[in-house]
This record gives sequence, structure tokens and C-alpha cells, in this order.
Amino acid sequence: MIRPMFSLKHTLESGQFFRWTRRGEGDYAVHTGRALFRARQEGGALRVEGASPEIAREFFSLDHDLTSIDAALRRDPKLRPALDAYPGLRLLRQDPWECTAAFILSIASNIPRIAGNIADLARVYGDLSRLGDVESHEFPGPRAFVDERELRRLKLGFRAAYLVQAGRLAAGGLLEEIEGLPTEEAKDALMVMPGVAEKVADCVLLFAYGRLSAFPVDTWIRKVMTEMHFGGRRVPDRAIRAFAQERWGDLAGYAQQYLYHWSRNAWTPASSRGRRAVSRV
DNA sequence: GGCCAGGTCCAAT
DNA sequence: ATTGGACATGGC
Repeated sequence: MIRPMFSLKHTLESGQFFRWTRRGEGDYAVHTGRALFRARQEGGALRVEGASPEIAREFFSLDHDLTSIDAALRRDPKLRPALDAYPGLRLLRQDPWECTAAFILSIASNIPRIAGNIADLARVYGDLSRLGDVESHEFPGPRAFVDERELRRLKLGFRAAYLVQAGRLAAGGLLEEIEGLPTEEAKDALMVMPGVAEKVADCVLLFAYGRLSAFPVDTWIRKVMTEMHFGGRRVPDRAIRAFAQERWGDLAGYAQQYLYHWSRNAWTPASSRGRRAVSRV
């Protein structure tokens, strides 16, 4: 395969996608939509088994001109540490329903738990796929989620009701209609779904529909943005989104993903600087 | 053990 | 148009 600016590791491990397992250094099994494949990256070359190069190219957004995106964002000095930390990190193009469900499950949760919830749903409702020695269940279609009690037994909590109702709307074709809409209208359409408000809608726009201007504001982005750009004072999320739009325009989504990943792993907030070092896994 | 987690919804200012 | 709590569950 070609060798664009790309890091499989940084892309998969940046918290935008939950259906992967690491098999070794630079070696991953990926399950997205109906595609189960193995992806390996050694010395820059990307090798894919179990899916066509077209599928991989689409999923990993290898058509994005990341060299230009990086150069443009790099003109912002405050973004450089995050850009330098994760060269080759790309926004994915995920399956819309799978992505919507995943970020409904993300509400007031954390990455390990989200991944666990998704794996449970797939195990219970999804068809089994095989690729060599890898077994993985497909993420179930929107019609699978009809029984809220059953979902609560899988420990989805209050998210269970959201998932059932969002599934109903998705089964009715809502997510297909969104494809051709301008981003603002697409966002309004997504927000018709229970459990989908500004933040989740922005995640779906960014991670599934390739709307690179979308800027999801979660607790981490709120923290890093208020400290870096608002003097540490709490401001409405809409002010943060407006600031991001103004500063990064159509690349705000890329800025967001680098900032998100960086703020969780490398960034030391001024509020805790000078105290004991924070240790993370 | 209380607090917070890639929030959302609803009711009461 | 804003603000405070409730909502399930798990991890620290």
C-alpha cells in the first residue's frame, strides 16, 4: 500500500473508535461495520489482511491531505505540542449507526467501559465473524435493540432507553438522510434522536460523516480549552465551539482530536503544575 | 466513601 | 435563555 503520513497506533488509540484489539506492536484487529480485518504498520508501510485496500483507505481517511492539515494547524503555536505528540493521527470514517450507538454509550462513561458495553452488545446480538484465529461479533444493526430491560441487564444504565429509541429512528432511515445535508442541518437531524445532543452529534459528524468542522466539547476539551484560551474561567460550551470555529475553521475537528488525545495523556494543566506529577497508564 | 466519568433531559428560575 | 438535579454503573 501507499505510504501517506499515517500512524495506525495514534489513529486507533486516540479514543474515537472502540472496536479494535492490539495484537502486538503496530498490529491490530479492527472490526468496523461488516469489515473485520487485521492492520499492521511497520516502518511506515501499512499492511491490511481481510479487507480491500479501498475499505481500509476509506476507513482510515487516507484521502485526507494530512500533510496540509498539519501544516495549517501548526501555524497555531498552542497546537504544536499536541501535533508533535501524535504525528499521523487521522480522523476515521466510521459506520454511522455504530458510531452513533457508541457515543450514546459514551455519555458520562469512560473509554474502557464504553468498549466493554459495545463488546457485550455485539456478543449478545451480533453475528460471529472470523479472520484467521481472530473471532469477533459484528456490531448489531439498529433493529436489534428493542428490549430496554434486556439492555439494562447488560449494564447500560440510563443509556438503554436512548439506544432503543435511537435505534428506532435509525431503522427508519434517519442516518442515510443525513449524508447529503449541510453540516448544521445534519446536526439538527441527528439531535432529533434521544440521547443525542450537541456533543454526541458533533462526535458522529466528525467520526462518521467526515465533517471536519465539527468540534465535540467534552469534559477534557472543556478543561484544556478554558485553560488555554479563556483564562481558566468557565464559559458556555457554545463559546468554546465558536472560538474553535473562528480559530481553526474547517479543520476544527482535527484540532479537537489532537487536543483531546494530548490533554488526556501528556498535558499538565497549570492548575496542577508544581504539585506532584500525575501518573497515567 | 464521595466524586466524577468523551452528557442529556427536564423543570424551575 | 440559563441553571440544577436526576439518571445507572464503575473505578479510584
